[in-house]
Formats: sequence, C-alpha cells, structure tokens
Amino acid sequence: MKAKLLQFQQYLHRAGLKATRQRELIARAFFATTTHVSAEGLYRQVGGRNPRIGLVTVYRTLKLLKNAGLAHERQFGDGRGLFEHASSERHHDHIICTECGKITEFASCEIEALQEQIVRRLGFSIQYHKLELYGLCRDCGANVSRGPGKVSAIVAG
Amino acid sequence: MKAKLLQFQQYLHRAGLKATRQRELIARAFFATTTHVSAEGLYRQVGGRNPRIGLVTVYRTLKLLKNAGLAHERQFGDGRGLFEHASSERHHDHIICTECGKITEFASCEIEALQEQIVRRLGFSIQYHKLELYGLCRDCGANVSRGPGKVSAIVAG
DNA sequence: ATATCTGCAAAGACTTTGCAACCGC
DNA sequence: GCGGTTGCAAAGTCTTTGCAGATAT
Repeated sequence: MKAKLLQFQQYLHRAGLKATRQRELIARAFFATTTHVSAEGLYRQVGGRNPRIGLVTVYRTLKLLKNAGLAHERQFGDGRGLFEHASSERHHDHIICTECGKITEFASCEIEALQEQIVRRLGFSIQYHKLELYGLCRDCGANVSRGPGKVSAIVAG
Repeated sequence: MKAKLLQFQQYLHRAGLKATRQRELIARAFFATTTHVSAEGLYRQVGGRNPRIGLVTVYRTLKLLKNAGLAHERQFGDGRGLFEHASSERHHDHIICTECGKITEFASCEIEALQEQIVRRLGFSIQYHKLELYGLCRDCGANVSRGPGKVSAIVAG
C-alpha cells in the first residue's frame, strides 16, 4: 500500500499540486479499505481519528485519486458513488444481493473475452466495463420474504 | 404499444390505484420512447403537448411503471436515472461511448449463460444484471485527442 | 512569498415528501 | 363521497462551489 501512496504523491507533484497532510491521511485511509467506500464512509473513517478533516476535502481527494488513476467510482443504483482501488480492479465484477445489499466480487475471463469480441464487432474500442449481477445471496435466498433489507453490511473480510 | 398501456392499467386496477389522465399520458409518452429517458426528459415530452403535468407526477408514474414491471431504471454514472421499457429488456446490454455519450445496445446469450453459471457457483440466485461497456465508438475512436475537459489521463506508468 | 488548500456554508442537481385542492371510482 | 392523486413548494440526498484563512513548496 505504501507504493500506492507514493504513486499518488508523485501524481500530485507532477500535476503541480501539493501533498498536504489531509490528502495523505485520506489516501492512506482509502488504500486501507478492503472494498467499496462512499465519500461519507471514508470521511467517517478519517474524521474519527484525525483532527477535523472536512467531508468536502474527502470528495476532492477522491476526485484526485480518480484522476491519478488510483481509484474507480461505481454506482450501484443506490444513488451515491462508491469508490474502490484501481489496482484491485483487475478482472473483477460485482454481484449485489438485492435483499441485504451485500456485495461480492467475482471474475470471469471468459466473459471478458466475449466482451472484447462484441465490442470490436460494434466498432468500439473498450476502455473499461461494469458488470453487475443482482440477486439473492445464499442467506437471503433461504429466508425468503423477510422485511426490508438495507443493512449496509460492508463485511470487512 | 397499446398492449403495454393496457398492462399498466391492469396493474393499476389490481393494485387499487386509479387510471388518471396524467398517468395515461405519461405512460403513453414513455412507451413511445425508443431508448433511455430521464424523468426530466419524459416530463418535457409530456409537458410540451399537455396541460400542466408536473415533473413530480412523472417521477411518481415512472415509479409505478417500475413496480408494474414495465420499466427499468438504469444509472450510467452521470448521476441521474434513465428509464427504458422492460420489454425491450430481453437480453440486451449497453455500450457507452465515453467521449460523445452515445449509448448502443447489444445482446449476448453466451455472456448471459456464463453469468448464470457464476452466480449459481456463488450461491446466488440471479434476478437481473447490468453489463455496461465503456469505450470509444467508431467516430470518436477516429478523432482521438479532441475531448472536452474529461481528459483525466496521466496514467502513472 | 505565493499559489494552492482547507473547511465552512451555501448552492446545485436530482428525487422525494407534505399538503390542500382535485378527481376517478 | 371517499380515498387515491395532483402540483406546488419545501425538504432531502449527494456532490460541488465560493470564499477567507491556512499551508506546502
């Protein structure tokens, strides 16, 4: 993770931006996450243990991380952006439980290959993709018909 | 398209809701769309030719259409919801040009089959999926390096 | 020293909700 | 007539922006 922080700082330097204390703390917290964080979530993690880092700065730093190519932003339909490391991006997609909201990652090279084929056939050049499957996870599939889920979960490994 | 309107009205009846003039007009306009509409967009189409139909009612009716299983809401990352017919939903996904925003639809049964496999392997039962490919379309791929702001680039080597 | 940053508050974009008047059934 | 519905305005989310004071280089 040290490496990514360094990459970020190099990016800042190259872009003529400053490596501030806040940016380092936010980036560090971001790289420490295991899955998908919202700006708000990262803010709570950082703000908890550090002196007054504003939510606004978290948003701005996440945008920098995106520009640096170190973060990807996703939208899983709940209206807000969730961020994840760019490096963990390699060949993985998401399956989201519509009941409890749990997000599981998976990878499929076969699917990726097919995507490439299709895209080429349509004259597009692919940059990236999002594949999201929605359904019931094992647990929720068992307990059918049970109130509103929405338990944000976050299952830290 | 008549059929879908009827389905909607049947849904309303079944749910003890009323088939109002506004709902019919909005549903009609929605079924007349060919691709993806935002609430705002549908509002403009309807509002233009009809007496005072509020944006709020469009939102509410789109929600009803979703509940009726006649519409699907998608989020392509620009922050707002886009709606499309559920019936055109059969086996198709999207490829979005990151340059001009053009959305093209495509279908792949092979990919769908693979998805099913994966999902089952993970213990999930699939309800629906979203596959979005992002890249440059033929036109934009030709005129490289032209974009407006958007050029995040800088990809750390 | 100075141009960039920060944090607060305020604005913005999109969507939902409260409420009095309204209209299907 | 009753209960759902409408449209306005207001509130609610999530995110961005304006600005004065603070800070990295």
